[in-house]
Amino acid sequence: MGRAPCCDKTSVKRGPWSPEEDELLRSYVHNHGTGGNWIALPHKAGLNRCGKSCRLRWLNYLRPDIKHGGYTEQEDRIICSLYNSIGSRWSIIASKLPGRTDNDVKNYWNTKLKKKAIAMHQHHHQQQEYYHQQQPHSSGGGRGRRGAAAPRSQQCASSMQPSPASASSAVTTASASDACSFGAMYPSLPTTLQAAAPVLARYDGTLPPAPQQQQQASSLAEFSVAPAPPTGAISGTWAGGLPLDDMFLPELLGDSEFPPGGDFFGTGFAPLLLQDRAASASLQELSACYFPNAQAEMWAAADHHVNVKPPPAGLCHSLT
DNA sequence: AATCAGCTCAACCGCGAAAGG
DNA sequence: ACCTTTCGCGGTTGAGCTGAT
Repeated sequence: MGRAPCCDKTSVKRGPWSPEEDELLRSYVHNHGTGGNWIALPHKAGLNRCGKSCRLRWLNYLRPDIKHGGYTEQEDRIICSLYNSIGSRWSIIASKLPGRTDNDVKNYWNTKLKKKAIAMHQHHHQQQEYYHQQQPHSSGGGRGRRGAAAPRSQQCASSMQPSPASASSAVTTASASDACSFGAMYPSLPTTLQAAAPVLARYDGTLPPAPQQQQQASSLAEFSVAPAPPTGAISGTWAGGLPLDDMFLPELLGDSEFPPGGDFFGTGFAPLLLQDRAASASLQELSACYFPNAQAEMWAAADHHVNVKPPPAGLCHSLT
């Protein structure tokens, strides 16, 4: 037996709201507020609607100062950063975007941004293959950050392809493949994480801290020391130096790390994510407060191809 | 003009959390 | 401590729209 329904679905109107219903709800909330009880509100307002339906209509459509569409690049950047850090916590993400609702942000991600990420991933693969052709002996350098044998971005590539089952619908469930799409935006993440695993484990509390890693901030910071672009790399083809923390600890990165203006960095998310480091830094702080272990969990989930579910928020409740 | 496929987004569903008795 | 009610959230659906054939 399931949970009892919140209302008698046979006796309430369902489906799209009429302008008259909108006006009834709007005027009631304007005059009386929600009263803290959405279940009782429709009866008081003279609406033949389920309370949950009223709440949703108000929050997602009738509430003042709601914005629809017209997402800016900065908003794209914020959504991507937070999604990468905390997963599909749409209410939290939306709360950082004035005028946006969780439903709106979720729809925007599912219908637009995710496709952009997939396109970015495919573009990256072409660039990476070209780079490896140009640099056939380049593996193993950079403090082991890029020397692992099996780039996870390639593993992700298969899961990034639209499956036949999901091809019929534009809307699919957020999954490990979404996490992989961010690996596409951050090409060195897979090998970075292989090298990073022991320290991430310490950061996550599953291993005792190493002597040089007593402080959480520095444990991740060590991964920000990315190798310089390969000498002689063709402009726009170097795609191997973006480190683990380019969202989480962007203030630690040197500007010279990313060759500007190349083909790779001139398309997709990379310019969005790199151009506003101050904003990224605050997002890093935010995400670290909400979900201190989120990154390790996300990549662990990607490893096992399960849905990404960050841990419950435990810190920094004052931010909410 | 008719049909089909793909896309968008408002709305619904059901679950877990929170609040209150 | 337990139960009930309500809220809030993320996942999913499907009607309507648009463009291609």
